[in-house]
Amino acid sequence: MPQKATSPKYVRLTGEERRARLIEAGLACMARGGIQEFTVDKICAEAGVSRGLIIHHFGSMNALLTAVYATMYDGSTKLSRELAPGETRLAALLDAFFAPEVFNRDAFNIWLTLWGQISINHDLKEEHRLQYAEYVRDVAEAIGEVAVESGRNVDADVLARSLVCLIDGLGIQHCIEPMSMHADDAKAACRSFLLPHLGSF
Amino acid sequence: MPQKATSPKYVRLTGEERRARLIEAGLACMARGGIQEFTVDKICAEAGVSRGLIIHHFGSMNALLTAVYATMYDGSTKLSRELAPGETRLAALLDAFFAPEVFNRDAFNIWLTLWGQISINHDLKEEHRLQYAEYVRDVAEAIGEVAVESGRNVDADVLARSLVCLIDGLGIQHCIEPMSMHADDAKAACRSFLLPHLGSF
DNA sequence: ACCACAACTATACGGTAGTTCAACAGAGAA
DNA sequence: TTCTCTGTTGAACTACCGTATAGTTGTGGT
Repeated sequence: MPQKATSPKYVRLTGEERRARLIEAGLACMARGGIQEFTVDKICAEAGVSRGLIIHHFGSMNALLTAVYATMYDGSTKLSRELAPGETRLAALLDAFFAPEVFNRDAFNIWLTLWGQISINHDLKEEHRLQYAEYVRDVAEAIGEVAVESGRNVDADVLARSLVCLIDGLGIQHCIEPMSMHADDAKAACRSFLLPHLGSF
Repeated sequence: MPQKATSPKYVRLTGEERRARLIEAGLACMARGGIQEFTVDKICAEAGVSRGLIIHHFGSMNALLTAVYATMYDGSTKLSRELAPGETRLAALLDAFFAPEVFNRDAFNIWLTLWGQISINHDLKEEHRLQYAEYVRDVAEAIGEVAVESGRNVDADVLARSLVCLIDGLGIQHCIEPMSMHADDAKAACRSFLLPHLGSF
């Protein structure tokens, strides 16, 4: 006996929302198996859609990869929040970096995969240039604020670049051997790195 | 007119030497194009041998990958040399890390690729466990020596772990944007990191 | 009710992945 | 020379890659 209203063959979304879901699926696959799992088959299966959709919405796998990279930056480095009274922007930034949503195995497995692609993928390199400069500038400004406040003379840019490298390295270590590098250890290492230059903040 | 001695159809090597050459070819491919270029076709073409040899000598591509990882450790972290009079082992270690043969784009492109594989590849994870612990221990001992000499009380293990992370992060940055992070900058960052804990060394 | 368009499916295509294997080539021993 | 290993080739195999495209489904405007 036929149903009056037949059940839909698929769930229809707006292009923008479908793109977001494909990016999420791509992130999940990449976290699970690096660039080898970042394939049309795996991502579409993860998202529960047919194989044609990635090309339809992004034009190419490379475009999806670039979108994934941009999404990682959005999620990890642009989480400015309200400062508590007396809290410096630098302290808030460090808290954000080592929050569980940002500092975790999956995330750094994805970062590791993406970094490995940057130097061999022109589009990704372009996207990186756009995002990274802004990221370091934010950190440098936060360091500069503390330096001014405490009347110390530091090269905020150099310090920021080193700090960012340290954070990356700590994240990698956490990714590879989580037990040997907890978020607290990592944050402490960063503070210990900054302390001699800025004092407590 | 036929030659008396026909030219050989291929160059015959001992198994060990062929393995070494395949590893070198694998490194070259990985430096060029990450894990995507680390394929049977590309590596055998690079080494100038037929496609069957990798399986014959290593049993699987995964075994070759593991051998490549071990080779990177041999080349980068086990280059102890004679100490100059009055030179600390820590200073020599830092010099070695930032020497051109170790601190360069190709090398860190390879490291990046390998690190991205560790958490998704069981064999590689095993190899990592063996190598990394020894590496950190060496650094920690070098730090400990300086600490004792200068009569300072530091946690050499914690310091070593952080230093190693910093070096990794600096290397990645150099790999992705060489102009923004020269070897000298990177070494200076490491010294600046250690200075408050150890004094000059 | 119909149309126009966007979202989506399904499949086909050429290329390339890692592995297997039977046959061949070279070098030293007998 | 002949035998015996080991190194080496190269084609065959199955599986999967990213892309292209023809056709179907759903939705909102008129």
